[in-house]
Amino acid sequence: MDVRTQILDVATRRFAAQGYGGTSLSAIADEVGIRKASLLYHFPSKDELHRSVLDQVLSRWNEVLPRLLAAGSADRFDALLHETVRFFSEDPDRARLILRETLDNPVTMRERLLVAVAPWLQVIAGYVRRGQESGEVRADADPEAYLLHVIHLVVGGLAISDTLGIVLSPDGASSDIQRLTRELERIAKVSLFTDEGIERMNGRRAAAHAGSH
Amino acid sequence: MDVRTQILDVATRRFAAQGYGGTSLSAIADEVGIRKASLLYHFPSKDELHRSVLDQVLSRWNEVLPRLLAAGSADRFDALLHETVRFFSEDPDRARLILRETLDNPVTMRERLLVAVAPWLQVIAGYVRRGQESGEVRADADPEAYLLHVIHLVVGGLAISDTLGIVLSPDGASSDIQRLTRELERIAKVSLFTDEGIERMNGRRAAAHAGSH
DNA sequence: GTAGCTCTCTACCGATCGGTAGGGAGACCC
DNA sequence: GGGTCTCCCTACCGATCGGTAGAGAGCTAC
Repeated sequence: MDVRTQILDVATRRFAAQGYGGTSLSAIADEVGIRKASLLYHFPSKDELHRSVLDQVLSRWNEVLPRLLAAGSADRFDALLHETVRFFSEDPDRARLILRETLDNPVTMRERLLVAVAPWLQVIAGYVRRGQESGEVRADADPEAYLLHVIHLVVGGLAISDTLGIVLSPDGASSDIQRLTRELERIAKVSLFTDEGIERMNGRRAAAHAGSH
Repeated sequence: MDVRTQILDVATRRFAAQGYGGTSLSAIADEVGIRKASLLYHFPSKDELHRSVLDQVLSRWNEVLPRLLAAGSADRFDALLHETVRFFSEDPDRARLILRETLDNPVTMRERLLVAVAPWLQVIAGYVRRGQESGEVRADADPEAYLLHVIHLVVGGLAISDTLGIVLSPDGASSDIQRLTRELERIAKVSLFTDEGIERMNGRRAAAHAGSH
């Protein structure tokens, strides 16, 4: 594997586990098997390395979006939530990085996140508007605030998944992940829906369940 | 104010904002207005100081419980959730400290949290059992896992409250806090309840709302 | 007075931090 | 062959880290 890629991999794990201040360049270099000076040849500074790690996670996350938009699935909100859970459960270090950065630099990270999810905002806004027209979604729902809420719900849950006793698997096939996904879907909708919307949702789920037999 | 208390106050803010590795003893001492050596007279090491900060938060949190159990309110689960939100919204640094510690030392922190909330576990277990008998709560609900989930839901939400755009107020009177409390109450129950239980909950809420007019 | 306790100070310690200078080995181009 | 580019190395830099030694100021007790 490329040395640069190896550095990024190790740095991702270290920054996620010990944070920026708790991770030293020598420790990363040691694990990769090179000297610290060699590491600084590939990344000119610790800040730059950290930024690259974060950029990689955010850009990979952003790659998920076009795939969803292109698919044009009937219920794109469900697909979006499902894919987001899958993305972060695939490697919970991604969630830990984002959560740590949110704690370390709240203002900057809020802006970065809003930029990163800007394309999704339109999808959500349309979803919310249609839901409000049909009475399923609350009148006071704010798409932007709601999107941030849901993202941090997923990120927060997966960042501390081991503490919560959630068993992960790389292909997302673990029963805990499937259960968590369903749970988060319900939670995400409950914070958005009216009481009537929730009952309609439950009705649809019951019908779908009956129909699948 | 007592110097030792001042140190604890400043350290709480710094550890919450910049984490353990990102906070230096000199920085804390400077803000308090003493030399680093004087700080180390009151707390023999950085580790000890950090432990004291965390201990203070957890013990203050634990003080909330007896008050609730003594009150013996009809729906103690609601009271518990409400008080937990109030406690962490009073000073979100408490939530940040716990969240950071959970990220830095997941195994240790899981155990500490379980010990800290052990008295609550009985209350929840009883609540869950009764709910299961009446069909409101899912059959597969695990009180311990559920309790950790709810706590981290509250802690996570309040730790990044500024990023989420939640306006806090020390007395918990801000409309955002009231809204968040209601939201978390619904979310907490949705992850525990059956579909039927949710509809009954909504029915009760509607009735209470109508009755209040 | 003076002994002793509490608290803060200056000065210093070794270790480690992020980062730099400069050289050497190998591959490639001409 | 020689020149150049890539990559890693050793050796070193000043700054800062957590922590220690020891003196001195202020207070209390006798």
